[in-house]
Amino acid sequence: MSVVQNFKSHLSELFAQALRAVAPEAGDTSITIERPKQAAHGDYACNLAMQLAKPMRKPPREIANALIAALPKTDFIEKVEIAGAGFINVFIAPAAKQRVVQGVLQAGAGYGRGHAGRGEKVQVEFVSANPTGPLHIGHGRGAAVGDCLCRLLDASGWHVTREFYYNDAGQQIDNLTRSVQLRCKGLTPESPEWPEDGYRGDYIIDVANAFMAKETVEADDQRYTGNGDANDAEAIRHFAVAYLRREQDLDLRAFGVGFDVFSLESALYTDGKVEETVKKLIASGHTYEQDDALWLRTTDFGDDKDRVMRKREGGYTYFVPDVAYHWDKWKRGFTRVINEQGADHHSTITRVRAGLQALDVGIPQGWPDYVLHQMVTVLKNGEEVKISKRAGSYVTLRDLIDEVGCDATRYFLAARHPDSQLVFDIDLAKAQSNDNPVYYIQYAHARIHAVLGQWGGDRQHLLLADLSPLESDYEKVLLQKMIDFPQVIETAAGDLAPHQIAVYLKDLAGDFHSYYNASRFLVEDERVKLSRLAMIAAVAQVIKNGLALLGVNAPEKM
RNA sequence: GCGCUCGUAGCUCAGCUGGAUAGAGUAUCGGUUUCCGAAGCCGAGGGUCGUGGGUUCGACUCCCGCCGAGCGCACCA
Repeated sequence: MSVVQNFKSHLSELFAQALRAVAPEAGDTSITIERPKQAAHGDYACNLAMQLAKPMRKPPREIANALIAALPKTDFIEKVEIAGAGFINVFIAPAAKQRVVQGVLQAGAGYGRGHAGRGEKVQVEFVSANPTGPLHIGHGRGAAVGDCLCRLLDASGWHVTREFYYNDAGQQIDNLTRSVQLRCKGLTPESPEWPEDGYRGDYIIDVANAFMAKETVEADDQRYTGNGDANDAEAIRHFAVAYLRREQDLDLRAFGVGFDVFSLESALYTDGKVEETVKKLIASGHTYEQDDALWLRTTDFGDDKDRVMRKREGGYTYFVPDVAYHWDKWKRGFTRVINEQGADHHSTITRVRAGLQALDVGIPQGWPDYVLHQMVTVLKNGEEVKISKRAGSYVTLRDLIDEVGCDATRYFLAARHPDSQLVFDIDLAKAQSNDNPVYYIQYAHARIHAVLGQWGGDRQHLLLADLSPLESDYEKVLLQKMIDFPQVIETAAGDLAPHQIAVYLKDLAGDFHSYYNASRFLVEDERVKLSRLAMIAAVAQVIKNGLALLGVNAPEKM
């Protein structure tokens, strides 16, 4: 029996050969191999005959017969059938499917990994919250989706750099500084002197107290000591930024999320990158002066109106450092960049891309990629919790992790298509009931380890198990499900859609639970016993690998 | 008004990039344990895939119109 791990791509190749033999003139027809929904339709299906019916002006079933006759012989195919309007249904030989068990057990944590990325660099920028307050549930979705994307891309053979960008110098930081300073002087938001756009959350008091106590704060990317001088706005600004960055780092760490690089907006100015960008844009001829302001003709690149670069009063608009930042990413050698951000920022996409095109430095159109997640609605006690950052009334990521747990929070936030709005029902998620799909998956994993523990044998023996007894319908389903896993990773990474992993895991866990209830494992017949134990050990491994892609634990007991 | 995203079972959501009879969970109802973990399993009911056209062998999927929801439309970030 030949060793074929990827039936889908292998079949695609075989049908391509058949196509060249039957219809050489249609050699460029794309070949799609799909998994039929019904078992009666085989393990894989090909619709090539129907695609060729029109150009060849022949009935699809006739073409299908010719294709099958021309299909190279191979021992992993058990039989091939024509069905329906002209589908070619392929049935894989049981022995070929059974091999996946050994494949999984041998590869272990590496099972499912692919090489689509060919080791190339990709940068994923996500969260990128400004240090003006704790992370809220919206950032949490960004963190979960972004982190899972990184794990998926890594599993697909990309060399991933995780980056966090923040603004440490703009208007919002000025507001923050003023708010902390007023708190240092003992004023409260109730006082008439409190600015309209000041920050009112209680955490501002903590920052002020720490500053007055001359504490030293250490974030992942910086460290600063307060000097206790309530009149030193510059010191307060540095301290507040470092303090809130540290708080965010603690939350992110509790969420299992880390970064390789932190980038500051202020550095783009001090390094001269903003100036360089402006000069380049002027030199490329896409700017003009009007009403004492400098404009970029973004309408040349698909924007619906031109954008101001330098304001009448002198400063640059925010999108200039944005362009400078992304140009810098390009210069750092990231031919692929993915920005994960909230959909409320979608209007910046056109502008940033237009600015990059206007630079005229060879950046391709449509660079960089974006993954936008829609808003999260929070439900508590059956009512929607309104988010108001300045008033300080909102659900923090820390609250969620404490109440719901890291695993369930990650799963809930990553298990939905990013394009869909997400309703996060806190009472439901923290109920720890069977409503919670993450427990359903983890339970399958724990159950398997309970059985393996009772067996108590050496797991290495399972590698050598004779797998031929695995031919029940339950077992066929599980074998095929595990065979699908590498393909699921590749598709999810290609679509930048981590939720596909969550969906797959739920299905896999369900298939296992059905199998478990219909079967016994610790049976008398040694050959049958070892084959079944090898099978479920492999299932446990795939569940573990899949959960790892979501950053969720796979406990052996719960 | 313009742009982006969404609309699938009572509720929360999938739907493999155009395939065969649209699927899970939950909720409701009915079964299931002297036996490896019942946080489980088996079954039933529940649908005009928002709506009207179009494209073709074939549409939840692609195109156009309309209805509805969210988010954006600054010389704010």
